[in-house]
Amino acid sequence: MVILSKLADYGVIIATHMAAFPDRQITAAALAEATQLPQATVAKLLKAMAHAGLVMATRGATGGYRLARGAKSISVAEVVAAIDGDIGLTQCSVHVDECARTTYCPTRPHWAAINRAVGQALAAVSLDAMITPAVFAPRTARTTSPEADEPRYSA
Amino acid sequence: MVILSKLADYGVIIATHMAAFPDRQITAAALAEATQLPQATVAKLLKAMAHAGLVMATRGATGGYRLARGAKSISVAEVVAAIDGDIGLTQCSVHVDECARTTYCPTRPHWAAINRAVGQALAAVSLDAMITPAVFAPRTARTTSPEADEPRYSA
DNA sequence: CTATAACGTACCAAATCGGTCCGAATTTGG
DNA sequence: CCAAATTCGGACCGATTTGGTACGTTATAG
Repeated sequence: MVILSKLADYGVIIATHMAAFPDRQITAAALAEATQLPQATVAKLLKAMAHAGLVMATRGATGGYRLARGAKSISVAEVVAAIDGDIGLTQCSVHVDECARTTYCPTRPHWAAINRAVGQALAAVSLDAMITPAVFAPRTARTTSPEADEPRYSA
Repeated sequence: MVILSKLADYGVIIATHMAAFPDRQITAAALAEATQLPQATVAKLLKAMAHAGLVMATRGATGGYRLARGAKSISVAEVVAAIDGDIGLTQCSVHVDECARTTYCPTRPHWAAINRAVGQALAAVSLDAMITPAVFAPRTARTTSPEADEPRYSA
């Protein structure tokens, strides 16, 4: 399964590109050209990010977009949330009726804990960090499960 | 955005229910009844889990399903992976062509790091842990961001 | 006043997801 | 040995969501 939607992925790419060239205003069209993404989609994403206060927009001729804050103070989580909405693991509130009756569903707090961990994983990385070359987090890779590096999709 | 698909959520519910009554064989129909989920869907999920080796199936009359291993040695990540496929954040290999040319896309290792963190968050919780009442992980909640506890969906 | 560029909304197409069904294989019980 | 029960493994379809587009409006620069 893929966690981030394609749009969110695009959003991070766009934001990262802007972070790479700070204090330079760039139009949606130019950004689409630079990232090789469909122009209309880029405009849509920029709009969403502007709505979330991540980027500043200047209208009219010679207008364009710019990061609203420094690249260090914008996290990947914010970009994703601006596009896909807030991050949540499950919508387990759907079937609580009977499930709650039989076992009282004690899983809820655990879901919340996992949720928090995921959110922090995304919040821990800033746009600035995304454009720094390598870093290579040491010995976090688990040799027992080969799927960690290369994402695979539901067969 | 919701990370886990509804199916994966169901799968965890089913697996958790089986973990609550270990070494008792149960048919797909009975499981559907107990969890109040559509019967055909439960059968499908059980099938997927059996394929992944998480549950053992016994055919024929008086057949049914049973956890293949102890509830402590099965993680939520495994259940999710059995249903939704392996967990990956992005499919960023789609647009690498031009993106790689302009900035060499140094974001990849960072994605991998985030990916690993998410995977571990899911792998850290076993089915056994899911059925233990509360635990309440202490002071992990961030008071600054109110979205952490209650999952919200894309508006 | 005109050209440019963001804004907002509405809209369409397509892919994926959630869910159903049916036939085949297998085991228990009579 | 036969019949009922139950999983297995496909194919299959409908509907929600997602990805992407288009158009008209607003605002700024020259």
